[in-house]
Amino acid sequence: MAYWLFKSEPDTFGIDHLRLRPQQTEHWDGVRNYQARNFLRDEVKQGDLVFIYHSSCKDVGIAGLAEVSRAAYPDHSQFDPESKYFDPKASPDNPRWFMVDVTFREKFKRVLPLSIIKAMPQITELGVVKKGHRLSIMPVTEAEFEILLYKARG
DNA sequence: GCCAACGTTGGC
DNA sequence: GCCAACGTTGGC
Repeated sequence: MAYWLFKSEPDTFGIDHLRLRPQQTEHWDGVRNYQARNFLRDEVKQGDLVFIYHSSCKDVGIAGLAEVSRAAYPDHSQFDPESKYFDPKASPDNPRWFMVDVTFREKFKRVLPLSIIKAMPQITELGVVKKGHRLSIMPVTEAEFEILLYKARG
């Protein structure tokens, strides 16, 4: 099993949106970065655990936990000319972008703030503590995952 | 809103 | 394949 951090903007889609979805499940579409796409397509597996990270908002940090309930399949928004994620170079028999399904597991009582994460001496590999890291899908080591989960649960 | 740190595009 | 220009991300 592997561990991940997915970024989202909670004004658009955050941990509460996921919690309130039917089956508490949603497809994680709109990833349009090749490195993040490769993680989604090749490495994110059913059963993996995912931190939901809130960015570009008042309380930046890790807001909750989800589980991958379906591994990668083509992101249908790339075929939809009405979608802002439309990609004219993609076609159903040659999809370029992928998504997974995630299911709500837990909302932390408080967001674990980025400032706290950065101040944790054990957290050195996580992308969000590194300078200029902009990936929206990033791996988390097992050791760092456990420490962050413990801290996030208070 | 600013701006650093990226990623992408396209002319050559 | 190089690289300048441009666009985007995301913390602050």
